[in-house]
Amino acid sequence: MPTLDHTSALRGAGLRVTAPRLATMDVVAEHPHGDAEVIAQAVRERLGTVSRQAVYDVLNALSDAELLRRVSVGGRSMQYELHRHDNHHHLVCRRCGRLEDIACAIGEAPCLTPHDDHGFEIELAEVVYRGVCSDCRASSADSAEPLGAPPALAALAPTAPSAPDSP
Amino acid sequence: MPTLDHTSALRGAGLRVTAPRLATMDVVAEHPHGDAEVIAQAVRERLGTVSRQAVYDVLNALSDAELLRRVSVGGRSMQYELHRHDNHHHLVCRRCGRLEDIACAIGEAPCLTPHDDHGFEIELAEVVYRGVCSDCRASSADSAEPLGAPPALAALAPTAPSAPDSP
DNA sequence: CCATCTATCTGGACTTATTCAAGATAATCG
DNA sequence: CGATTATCTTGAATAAGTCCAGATAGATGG
Repeated sequence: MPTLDHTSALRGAGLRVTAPRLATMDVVAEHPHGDAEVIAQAVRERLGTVSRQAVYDVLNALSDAELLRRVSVGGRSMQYELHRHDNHHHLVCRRCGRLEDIACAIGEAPCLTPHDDHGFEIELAEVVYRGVCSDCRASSADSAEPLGAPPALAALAPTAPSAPDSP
Repeated sequence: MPTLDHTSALRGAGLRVTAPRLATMDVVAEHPHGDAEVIAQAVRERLGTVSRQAVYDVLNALSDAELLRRVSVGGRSMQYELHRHDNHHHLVCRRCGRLEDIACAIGEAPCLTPHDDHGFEIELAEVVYRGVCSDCRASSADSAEPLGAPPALAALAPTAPSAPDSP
């Protein structure tokens, strides 16, 4: 029951401890990478009625306090995960939109030294790996659209190098 | 006058050559990384009245034909650039939202071999470098919000490691 | 050059994601 | 306990993008 952890985390961040906030942190801890809508649904299942505005407000407050981290991999909506201050990267399935955490590839900051930084002071590099997850590959042998895939993510994939459908 | 190039590019892609399309390609060529709204404005400056739907339709058609590439770096809207099939990456200023192209850092695919691919078949890695551009650094010495910065982009920056203001 | 066919545009309503505004509620401090 | 003030509620607004039905205009064939 990690609710007590969340209580102290909120207190430590100087935020008030309220039921919607605790429920939100629980939900994000249990279902990482949900968007505001999904989180709102899950929070309502625990607390009854929670307004959309309250959910957004909580998500923004917790993100500002760096208790949550906003993730945006190209879809219309943002997704949330517990902030672990480890600057990990993300793996996105272009079929089902599944999003997984992934450790940085080479050492600590593989991509922090581009050829030409254009005068920018670079602070961090975010890497998004795009591909097809094992589930989708397994079920893609015959069917083209097996899951309720967010169409936006498919539209984002710039160039698919290999043929997605087998002969 | 690159309009003729665009004409042949459209013809080569099997698309009809229309004024909105030519204007859109001109606009994107001259102002890379504009969003649909900006592009629509610029197109209207050239052609008079062009509907929102026409702009989206053109952008989608040209993106599908791989004459344009959609870029999404975390803001609400998508941005467009000419498709050069080079899989370059992007540099985003968290102050003003400026977006610049950047060549891949190390060799060809520095980040394509993560520690654990979670069973994914990884097709490509997109890298977004976040930082502060030279203009914003120059003007940030005293003022905190110097430019009309898109607030969404600032909200995206997960963790600012070093102090943004100089000593 | 004209007819025709179909890809493209127009205008308006609609969806989704997120935010704004004003007032009610309740968490924390003294 | 009472005051303060952050936080929630309701309801409407904004922004980005899409859908639909119908009008228009490229690209051929004759």
